[in-house]
Amino acid sequence: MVANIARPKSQDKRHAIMKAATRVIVTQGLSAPTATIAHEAGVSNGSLFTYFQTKTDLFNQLYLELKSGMAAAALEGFSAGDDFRKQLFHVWSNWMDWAASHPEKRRALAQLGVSDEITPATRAAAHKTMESLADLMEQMRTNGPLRSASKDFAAAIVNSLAETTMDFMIHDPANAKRHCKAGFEALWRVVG
Amino acid sequence: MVANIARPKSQDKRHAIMKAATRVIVTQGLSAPTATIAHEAGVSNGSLFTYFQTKTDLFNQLYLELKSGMAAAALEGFSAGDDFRKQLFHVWSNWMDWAASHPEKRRALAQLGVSDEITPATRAAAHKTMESLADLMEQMRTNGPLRSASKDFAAAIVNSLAETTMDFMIHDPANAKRHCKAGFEALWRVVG
Amino acid sequence: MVANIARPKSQDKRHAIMKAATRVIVTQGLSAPTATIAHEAGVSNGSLFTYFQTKTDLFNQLYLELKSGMAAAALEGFSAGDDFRKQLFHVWSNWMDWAASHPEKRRALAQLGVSDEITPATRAAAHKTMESLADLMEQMRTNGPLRSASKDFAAAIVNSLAETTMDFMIHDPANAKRHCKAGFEALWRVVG
Amino acid sequence: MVANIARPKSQDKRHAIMKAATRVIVTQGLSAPTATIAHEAGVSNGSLFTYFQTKTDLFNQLYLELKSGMAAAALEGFSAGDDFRKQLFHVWSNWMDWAASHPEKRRALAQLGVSDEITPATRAAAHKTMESLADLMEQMRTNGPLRSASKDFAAAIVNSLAETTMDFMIHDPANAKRHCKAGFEALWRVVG
DNA sequence: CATGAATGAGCGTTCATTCAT
DNA sequence: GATGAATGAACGCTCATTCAT
Repeated sequence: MVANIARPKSQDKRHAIMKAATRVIVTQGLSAPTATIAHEAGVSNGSLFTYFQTKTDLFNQLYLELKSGMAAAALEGFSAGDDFRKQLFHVWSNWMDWAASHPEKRRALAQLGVSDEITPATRAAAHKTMESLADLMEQMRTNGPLRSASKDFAAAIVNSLAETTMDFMIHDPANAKRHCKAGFEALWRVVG
Repeated sequence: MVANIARPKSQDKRHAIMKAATRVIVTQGLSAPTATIAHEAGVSNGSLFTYFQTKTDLFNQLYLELKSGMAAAALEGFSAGDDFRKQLFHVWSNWMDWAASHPEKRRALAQLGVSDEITPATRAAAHKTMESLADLMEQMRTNGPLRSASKDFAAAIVNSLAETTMDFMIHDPANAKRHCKAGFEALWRVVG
Repeated sequence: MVANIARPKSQDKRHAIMKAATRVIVTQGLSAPTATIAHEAGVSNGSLFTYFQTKTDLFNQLYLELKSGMAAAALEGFSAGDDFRKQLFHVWSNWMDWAASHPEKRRALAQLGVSDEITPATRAAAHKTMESLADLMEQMRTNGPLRSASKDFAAAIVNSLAETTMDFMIHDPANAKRHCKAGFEALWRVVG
Repeated sequence: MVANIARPKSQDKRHAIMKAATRVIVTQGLSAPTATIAHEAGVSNGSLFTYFQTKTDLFNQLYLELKSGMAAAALEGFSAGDDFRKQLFHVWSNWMDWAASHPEKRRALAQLGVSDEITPATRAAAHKTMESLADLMEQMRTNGPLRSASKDFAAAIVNSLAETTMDFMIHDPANAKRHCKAGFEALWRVVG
């Protein structure tokens, strides 16, 4: 029994705030009032601040959560046995699927990513969650045309191809599949 | 009437404000006060609004100017006669040189590009200034691996490769040349 | 029922809160959050309000307690037999000693005294606890130079001399004794 | 001609804010909203901050102005020739008159004086404006019963007698004159 | 009765924009 | 046109108090 704990901080509420923030950032941008986020989360104005010390804090935690969620989605069902192209395509598909099925998360992530509110520490932590993904790329880079570039550079190129592909999948869902494939082709040409 | 006093003329002032805005956006972000921009431009805060109706207006004009400046720089000295790879490399080099020698403009452009203050109209106009550049890509796409993708998609891919390369050139100037080349190799693989 | 667990009893808690309030008022002023006071008292913020209905209530009770404590200290060991000067000096010494050995109480009292949160009723009650002290003064006033002033006025004068003396004793402890004597001399001149 | 100065910062407005602050502090205390002060001064919310950087700043400047105003009032018409008692009484009268005719200023001053928003620097500056007054006391102290006390201590005693006397004059205006005289008698006994 | 999360009114300050000079 | 004071809506955050546990 956990006595003497009055109304423990509810993970549900925390989550509701994060979800609301995601939604609100997409529609109103990063300058959206915290009050709007709180309201959207069905929570009082002040409560937001019992879950997140500051607005910046909320944004940093959200960024980290979205990014690691994305990384986890990309790597789901990954099996090391397959040949490289297959492995890479699996991950790429996962990644694109995540973007296509969570367009809000992706747009919020995009906005947060360019904000100067996100601290270097948060960025570093987020980077780490994508490590395994980066490792996969790394294996390929060393044998591919980018072999003379740095690891970070290769990863950034891959990332930018992914982002661009996602943009097109989201803005033009009818041709999502085609964009996904074209993006992969480009990826494969560059890194494979 | 006290005309003809030696003080900067309108166009100079307009330009001073734009230059100041570029600088200030880099250091303080898009939420920097207009008063700061005005001050940095050596102009009263009220005067800023005789040259730009609103802050958003200033940002849109600045975005357009920076973008078209970038496009012009990329196409400078372009000669249609050469073979494709040479043509492409010439443009690519110009482009990267511009980024390397105007890091502030580029960073401001990056910030403006993701802002939701920039209207679709402005984006379209900016897009148009890069038309010739896109046309060049277009010629190549139709014969290259992206032949089954849309023109816009190909252009976006090229753009994202360029942006990524610029980032690395700016953050790691010591290896700027190497990044430039590696970026071009990736580009050539994708579109060439 | 889980009675009789070894935890501090109510009066202890009440007292802890008052002590904490004294300390916190000195360091943070009257606008210090109740949460801070509660924390400092080792009590939950909610509990503070089971002992005191409102923050104002806490402050009023604290004021009263500090003031009456001060009065009691001043009158300790008072013997009616001695001659006036001796009696007065005894009380004065006690009073000054209390201030010197409880500087926090005194400073908190000073802050509370000027606050408009302290109600007239509280002030009146506090006044009453100093009645015996006032009576002592009264005896003297009627024979001294203030004989034509009102009782309250004389008491206020005495009080202000005491406060001033205390200030100097606290801020300049090295010369505490000298200040104490000088203060008494002034007092004696005025009322003796 | 003072061209190019658009709507210069008006001393009237600054003064109106200070006057309003004085009034509002008396009725609502130091925690009164700046908006109330601004409103009372017939000025917009934001304007208050073009005249005073922060609320604290306003309070510090007000404290200084009130204190120096009081000192100036006390010394008005002072002639060095008269004998000490006469000189002292003249100053004392002025002082008490000031308090009696500006009860709001005095009460505001009292509140500000105990606030921890007033910086040591401000206090020091305020102290300086009362220097001449202190000098006058000093002349007397050296020959009177406080001769063995420090200059500051003597000044503080005098001040506290004055404050107490003022309190009574303000709260009991019918007997103002009597209180004034009684206060002076006490002062003379202590320092004369 | 203890706890600490929930609430929401309230406040100091900022800043785009206007307008008197 | 140029200037910079004036305006007031808006926002992030605090905190006394309440109340579910």
